[in-house]
Amino acid sequence: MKLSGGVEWALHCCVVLSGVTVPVPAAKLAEFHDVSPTYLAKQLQSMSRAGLVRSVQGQAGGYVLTRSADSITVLDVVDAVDGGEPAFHCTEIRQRGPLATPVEKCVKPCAIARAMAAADRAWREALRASTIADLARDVNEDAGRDVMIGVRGWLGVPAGHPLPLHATR
Amino acid sequence: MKLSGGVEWALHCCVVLSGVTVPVPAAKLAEFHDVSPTYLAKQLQSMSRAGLVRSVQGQAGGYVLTRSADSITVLDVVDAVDGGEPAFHCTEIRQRGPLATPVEKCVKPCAIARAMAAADRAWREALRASTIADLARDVNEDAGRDVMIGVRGWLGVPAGHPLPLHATR
DNA sequence: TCAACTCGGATAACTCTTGTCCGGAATACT
DNA sequence: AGTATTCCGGACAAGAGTTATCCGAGTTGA
Repeated sequence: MKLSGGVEWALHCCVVLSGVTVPVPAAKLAEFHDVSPTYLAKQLQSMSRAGLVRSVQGQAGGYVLTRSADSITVLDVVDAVDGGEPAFHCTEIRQRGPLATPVEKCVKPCAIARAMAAADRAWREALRASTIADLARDVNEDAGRDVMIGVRGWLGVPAGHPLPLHATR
Repeated sequence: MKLSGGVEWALHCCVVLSGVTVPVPAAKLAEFHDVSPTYLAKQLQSMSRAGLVRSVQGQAGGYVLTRSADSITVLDVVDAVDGGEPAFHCTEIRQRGPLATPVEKCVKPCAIARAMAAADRAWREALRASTIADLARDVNEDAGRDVMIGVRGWLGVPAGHPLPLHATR
């Protein structure tokens, strides 16, 4: 039972992106978090494919969230980076061996698969309950201040800038 | 996010073992489920180490459940075979990079780790809710009959035999 | 038009899981 | 007592999946 390590990086990136509205290059995100730039690019591409972030090419390009931070759940990010497949895959052992159950009898998943699926649902439901906006709020509460101010400053985005919001497409 | 494949085998074995009270050899369990005997032995050893099953050596030896089937949860088996480590491991990204949070400020887990831990708790709680006895009951309901009768027959355990229950230690 | 910068997919190195094998110790039956 | 059966632990090879890297395609801004 192990989750892809890139999930942690991707979530941190989402929190950062939730605090800005201009594209942020992958290289900057990597430097900010002190992680491998090329590998982080892979995670961002996965998120782009999943439609969570939009990639803006060219000079001054980078990644932007496609929706508001409170409409992106942690589950969305986990599914995008780690793949949405359930942790348990039933190999239909009941259909094998000397006392195999005939295929026509196997109309619904076996009891073991049902138990594992229920746990998987509980896990996903818990992840769906948290949004990127929730994480950003918690980070601020933990620090006791608005950390995004410092983030914007380091990224070179003028803090008081009202941000254009021009359609990127 | 992937669970060890041996978990499925181990759970099926537990259901079978819940229907008998005499030791069942690993080779028989492997043949019954049509899986690799040597690899299944590894899973059974893990369960033995975790104290879920007791191993009886020598001729007429094998594996027996150490407790009643309704006091062994699915979580117990998953932890024994897959290892009890949580799926998400926080690498403390907040302590890295140019805007790193100082160590003395990191008194509690970061917001991302908390969200993942909550999901992990939900998952484990769901697995804890199902016992081996529940699984065996569901298997019978699915089949519409007591499958353990056939299992005991194939294993060579006389169905009506009242079983000795002599102390194995 | 040109140059600089960005993402995107294909490609290699690596770790971990999966799966196998063998010698040693313990137990029951002959 | 001897033999056959069984579990246990470790070492070992193969395979999949993850981690990490590079270079080309496309876009922007001047």
